[in-house]
Amino acid sequence: MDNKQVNEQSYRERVYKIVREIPVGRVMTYGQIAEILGEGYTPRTVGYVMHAADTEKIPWQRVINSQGACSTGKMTMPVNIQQKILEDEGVGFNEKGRCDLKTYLWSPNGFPSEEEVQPSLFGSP
DNA sequence: AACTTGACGAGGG
DNA sequence: CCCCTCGCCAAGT
Repeated sequence: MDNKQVNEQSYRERVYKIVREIPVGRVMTYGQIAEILGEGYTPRTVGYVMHAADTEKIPWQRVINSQGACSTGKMTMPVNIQQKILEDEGVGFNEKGRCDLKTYLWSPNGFPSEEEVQPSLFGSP
């Protein structure tokens, strides 16, 4: 096997690997994924990899920006279908199109955040 | 090989 | 709270 080929594919694969691990009803941010992968990864590049992702095989909709909002609807996707799918998975959004990251943000096993994610109630005005 | 673009993020006004 | 600017790095042209 060509190590070169593997190494090049790995750039995207490492991102996809994490995205596939996000459970239903939870989300991750581009910056968080970039942070976990570290070297050579930035929120920008993670986003780049995501837009190239196979929407049939990867739960791309569970990756949103740090504001808790969907950044899609600019190119390929008609509008923010992403939000609709997430709402269907149980993620609540407010009128401004933002969800509560405190509640829905997910961290993969082995990557504990400083603050534990509390299942707090959503919907406080 | 160089320039431009882009599912972003943090900071400042 | 909203808007603008800069930085960041892979891929496409």
